[in-house]
Amino acid sequence: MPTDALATRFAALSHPVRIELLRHIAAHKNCGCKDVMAKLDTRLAQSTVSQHLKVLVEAGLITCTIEHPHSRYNLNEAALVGLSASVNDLTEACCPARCCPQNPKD
Amino acid sequence: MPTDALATRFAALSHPVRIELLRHIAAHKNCGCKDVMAKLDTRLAQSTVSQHLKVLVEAGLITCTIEHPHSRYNLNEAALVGLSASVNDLTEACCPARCCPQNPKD
DNA sequence: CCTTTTCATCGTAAATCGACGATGAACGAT
DNA sequence: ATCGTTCATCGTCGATTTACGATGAAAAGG
Repeated sequence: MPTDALATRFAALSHPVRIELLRHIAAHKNCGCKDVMAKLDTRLAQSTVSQHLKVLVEAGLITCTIEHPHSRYNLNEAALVGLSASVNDLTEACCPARCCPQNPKD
Repeated sequence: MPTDALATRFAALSHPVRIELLRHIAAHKNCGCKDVMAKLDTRLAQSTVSQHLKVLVEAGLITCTIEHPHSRYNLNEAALVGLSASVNDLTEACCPARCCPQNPKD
């Protein structure tokens, strides 16, 4: 995954409200904007929630299918699994010890 | 992990430069600000790199130990493993199907 | 003491984000 | 045709982020 796309996904997760939205969507399939708005502990305007959902959709973390008069949001599980793996990869990336400046050259 | 702390960690990862920094720190233990600055593809001022490193430290993703005249940065592997797990948890959180509005009530 | 190296902090300017209310689109129901 | 519901989009404003150069601290070496 290219670095910029990765950054976009993390940016989508970088707001507490969006994390809550994601959790709710994970737990409740096919929920709509109004459903999810009602469950938030911090009360926000509908337009604000819609914006947050849009950020999550554009980052590819959730999907939206319109089903009038509702928008049905669902988790993109593959994206989240991939993201989790990308984070995990960072912990296994160390090169052989001698290439690290244990004894700096300066 | 509380939602706000989680958001802070994701925010630290939400910038491409910081992802690159993290990757380099993961691959090269004990590197300093100047080391890591030289490896970036986008050339940035030293003060800017120092700021980015500070964000990563404050999010708990890396550690900094001063060893004059260097600052030695290292990965906080536990934090990254935990973060990876937090992302993964989202994909396993679905409630029983009947609680989801497959057939919306209104 | 003076210099050098490495790095952090400060102030600032441009850009982006987060929240809101207002508005309007889409479509089912009356 | 007119509502009523759900939702997205727009414009705006304050707050935050990102980048920079300038400055200064800390210690080692001359």
